[in-house]
Amino acid sequence: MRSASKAAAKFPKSDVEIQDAAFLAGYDVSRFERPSVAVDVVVLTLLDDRLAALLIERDAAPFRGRLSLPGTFVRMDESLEAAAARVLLDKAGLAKVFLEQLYTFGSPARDPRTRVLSVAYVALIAPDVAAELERFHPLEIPWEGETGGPVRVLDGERTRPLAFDHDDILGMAVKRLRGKLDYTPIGFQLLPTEFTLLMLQRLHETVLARPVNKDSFRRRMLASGDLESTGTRETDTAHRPAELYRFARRSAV
Amino acid sequence: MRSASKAAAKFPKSDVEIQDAAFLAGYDVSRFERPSVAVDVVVLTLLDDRLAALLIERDAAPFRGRLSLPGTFVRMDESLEAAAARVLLDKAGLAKVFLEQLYTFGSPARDPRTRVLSVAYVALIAPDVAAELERFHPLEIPWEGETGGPVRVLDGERTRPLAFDHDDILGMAVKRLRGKLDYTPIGFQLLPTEFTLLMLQRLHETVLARPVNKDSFRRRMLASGDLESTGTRETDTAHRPAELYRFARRSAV
DNA sequence: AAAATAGTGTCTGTAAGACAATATAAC
DNA sequence: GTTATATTGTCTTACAGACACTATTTT
Repeated sequence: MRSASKAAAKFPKSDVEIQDAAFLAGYDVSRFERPSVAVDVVVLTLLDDRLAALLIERDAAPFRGRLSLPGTFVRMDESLEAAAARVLLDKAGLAKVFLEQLYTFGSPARDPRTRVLSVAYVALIAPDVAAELERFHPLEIPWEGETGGPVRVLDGERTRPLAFDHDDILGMAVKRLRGKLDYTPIGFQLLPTEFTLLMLQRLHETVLARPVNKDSFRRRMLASGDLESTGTRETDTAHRPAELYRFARRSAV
Repeated sequence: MRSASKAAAKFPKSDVEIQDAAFLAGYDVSRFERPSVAVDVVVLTLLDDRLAALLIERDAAPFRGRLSLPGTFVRMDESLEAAAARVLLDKAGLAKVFLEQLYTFGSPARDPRTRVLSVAYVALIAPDVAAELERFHPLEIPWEGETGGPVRVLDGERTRPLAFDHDDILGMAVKRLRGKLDYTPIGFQLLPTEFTLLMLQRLHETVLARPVNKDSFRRRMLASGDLESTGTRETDTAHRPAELYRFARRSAV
């Protein structure tokens, strides 16, 4: 037998254990002060060969006039993912889109008023869907690969500061997207239903911020099993039209 | 110009916006009900060529007698990471170990008493450090690759049920570790300061739960730049002693 | 010497990068 | 026909897997 109860004696009873003991004994939990919990959603799309995010201008202090991520407080009876879906529906009219938890930001000072944790989510939107919305702002990513770090938001020629730590949250979202692009089918969420291999390549180049080899990219994608030929081709091109593909949700193996 | 303010009119004012408006105007946030926020830490190590986790037997309802992850409530003035570090220090006497945020679990029913969010962290401990502690339990992972899913905890021959959704949290931790093992130096955190190539290989095989090719593994590791030769060798082996290496923290490039 | 693992050298297959050649649309 | 991109084919290079062989320690 390896489990033990004697190890507890090794360390003096700490705050943690006292606090736990109170909780476990069924004492009133509410006497502990609790932080507010928000869900913020990074809605990403492609806009003119750039990554762009849905951002909302704040109309009250703090950070009045700055751009911020759409978010909400979590209700007591809804899951975090449900709260994120609610944000998407209420603030962008979007339903059934790719949605994934990103990271939880909990610096005590991230909100100047009171302690607010933010559970961040990433949503990915195809450009044809995003085009019907507005409030998308192109991003400028001042780092390479998966170095990570905050991201700048462009408004025409200038960059605009963001509210709270939302530039860090955006940076984390881009980092996550870059990291997953090569070995998951996540990229297809940023394309319309039917697309050409060149569109898929441009998407990868935009997200990774580096050129990719056309030949091997093509071979790799066709061999991946993620693509399904539609049998149709582009129209109205000024050159030979490319074949249109669709994302093939792989069946369970 | 692409940014817009008219899009807001597209959707009726929703709960989200009303709630936000109240918040942004500086109204008393405290009138919204808030969930409790806990931090739970998955402390992983290697034990007899198995992954093992530090687990504590609960001595009160609910789930009295079940094993659970060490955790605590987040204090109002500490960051999430600080809370996780505090758990490590108080419950295991560990400081300065690898610690990374994993995922936030927020199902409304995950705690039968009241709404408790859990921000989960993963900590990795070298086996020589873990050997001085106790309460480590070997894990049985009933899925392959990065499929994911809950994990079973062994106690001798039997499996023991866990409290709350802690089996899911453990599963997520193993999935994360497997996913990062191949392309980050995360694995070295599970080895003593000096180790042989075979130990490193066994570690990979244990975490990935599949054999790895010795020749190419060896070549890949030596070429990675992550290893630094110590010039010393094993002692007291019943065979040719292997060279000892140490993890070389790569300097910034 | 026997046993056991460490470590080296070589061959083969696969996949990526590079480049050339051909195909097909609009104009 | 010209222009521009699509698509196919081939060559080279890098690396993983497989296998054979040599090295070094304890017993």
